[in-house]
Amino acid sequence: MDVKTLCLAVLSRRDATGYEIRKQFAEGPFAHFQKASLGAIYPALTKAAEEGLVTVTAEAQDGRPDKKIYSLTPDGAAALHRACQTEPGDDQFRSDLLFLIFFSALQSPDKIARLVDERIAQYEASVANLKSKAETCSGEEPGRDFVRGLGCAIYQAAADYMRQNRADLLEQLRSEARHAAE
Amino acid sequence: MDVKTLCLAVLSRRDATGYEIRKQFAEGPFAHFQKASLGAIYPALTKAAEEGLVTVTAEAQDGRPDKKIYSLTPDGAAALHRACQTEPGDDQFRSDLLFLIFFSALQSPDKIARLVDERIAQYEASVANLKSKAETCSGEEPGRDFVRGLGCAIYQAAADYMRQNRADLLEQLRSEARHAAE
DNA sequence: CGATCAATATGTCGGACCGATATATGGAAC
DNA sequence: GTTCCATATATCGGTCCGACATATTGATCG
Repeated sequence: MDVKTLCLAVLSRRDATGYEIRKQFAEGPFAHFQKASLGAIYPALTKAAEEGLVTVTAEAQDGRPDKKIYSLTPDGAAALHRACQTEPGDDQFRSDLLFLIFFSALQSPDKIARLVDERIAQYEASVANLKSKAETCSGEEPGRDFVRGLGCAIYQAAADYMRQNRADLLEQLRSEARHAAE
Repeated sequence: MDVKTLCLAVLSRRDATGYEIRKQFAEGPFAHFQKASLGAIYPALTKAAEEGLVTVTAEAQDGRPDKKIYSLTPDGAAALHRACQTEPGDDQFRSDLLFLIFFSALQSPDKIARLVDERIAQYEASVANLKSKAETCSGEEPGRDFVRGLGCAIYQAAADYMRQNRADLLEQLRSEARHAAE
């Protein structure tokens, strides 16, 4: 999904500024399965406005730059609808941590231990975050619960696996290090 | 992790051509947590050769272009080691399918059903694939089992969740569609 | 038996995107 | 009182993907 379509999708739920759109990808409901940076969002919104997919309303602010509030037009809604007809690509999982663990011979076991512990904490925080959101806003739009639940299940599985196999991994790394030292 | 570092890492395990490196990211042991395209790998290898991080050996072939076999130099090994000292970034999960489900009001429930079924099959195939590899090549290098196991756990959790919540999601979508039709 | 397709193997190129940076200010923290 | 964070816009260098170009062999298929 390109950033322009992502922006149209966010605007289909409510009007927003570029800054607010980015926040929805950084912390909001999309954070767990899509991302977009400001450096991509602002040009995408400008282009979408040129194409008549969105309208802009400038709101004066003292000191700060004007707030530009974007709204979806009927043309924009149609473009979003069209983009959603294409077949979705594969899900992508990327992890620099797993890369480091794969090449853990190049690391000190203590560093790996710290990194794994930190990642477990991160994943468990994400689970807690999603669960709290599930309580406050369950059942509004169809699909939202499913999406949130899947994120939760994946994070929980990752945290559980790391917790259960942490000791084994470290034991292997330390015995390998002893082996190399001899 | 940039593509140059990724290439050095692959070459630290064994000599390879650019084409073979890509295959390791498409099907090989790295496929589940890192990717790199040919359009990035070839320039990265050329640049790495210029910097003395790898050496090239051209092997003549009839008809086809020469096979260029790359090998890691001591300088390249040092560069890889240095790159591995940086703190890893967050794990990234991206899913166009979840995006479509989030905006499933724009879709026919039947299409969502098909897409979910296909994705379950894909995840279960990945689990089977990883499990078969775990049997044939377990315990060679420390960390490899851990990485494979985590991939397996995540894919299994995603497949299980989708299987268990598929009916609920579809029920919600169909009742919403009926509601809109009235 | 020709046709089309996948795999092998290199490489270029346009366009998309990220991350850093610039600019400007109010409020909170310490 | 200074440092840091949040708000809010925008640009830009560099990186990377996906598509294309090129060339050949072997397989599948009607």
